[in-house]
Amino acid sequence: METRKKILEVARDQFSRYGVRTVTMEEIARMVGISKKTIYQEFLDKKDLVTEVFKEILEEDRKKMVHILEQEDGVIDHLVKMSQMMRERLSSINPMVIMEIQKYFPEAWKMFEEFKQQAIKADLINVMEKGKRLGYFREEIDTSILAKVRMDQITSAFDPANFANPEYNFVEEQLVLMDHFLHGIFTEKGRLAYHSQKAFQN
DNA sequence: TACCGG
DNA sequence: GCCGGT
Repeated sequence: METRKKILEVARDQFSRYGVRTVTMEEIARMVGISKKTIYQEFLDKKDLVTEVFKEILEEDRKKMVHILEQEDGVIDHLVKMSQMMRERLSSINPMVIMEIQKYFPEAWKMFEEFKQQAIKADLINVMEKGKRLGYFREEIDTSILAKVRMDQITSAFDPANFANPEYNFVEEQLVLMDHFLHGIFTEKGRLAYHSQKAFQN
């Protein structure tokens, strides 16, 4: 396999297990079976490596989102699946890693912010417009504003302030928020479709 | 692998 | 003293 790929693979695995700061460039080099010099031939510095690993993860999520959108013509199903995907992503990453990246690798974090803005918000606007046309969501809702509100709800789980609180259960909070958000935009048809689907899933 | 500097 | 970078 390509050296660059191996480095990214090992780095990603180590970073998500132990954090970005505790894993050294030397450890990564040793695990790949190369010298540090080879890493620095592929990556400018550690910051660059972290950014590239993060970029890979975001690209996977973006592909998943496109896949869900292509696969599902059910608007409600789509929103539920998106929420599921975000929860899975969150529970797969050590919260410490998220905090470290925000603090010590702001460039990588900026990428995530842009990803939120573009991919997630655009997807939400699309799905809400579709839901309007199909009569699941009320005609008068402002999809642009609500897409931002919903995006902020989804990404609130990434706020380091939340991790400090041991009482905080982001999975439960995400489920409650999604339910509340949907009931704010549903028509009666949408509400009934949602509840029959929920009953079907359980 | 040894080394410097933050 | 550790670790990124040379």
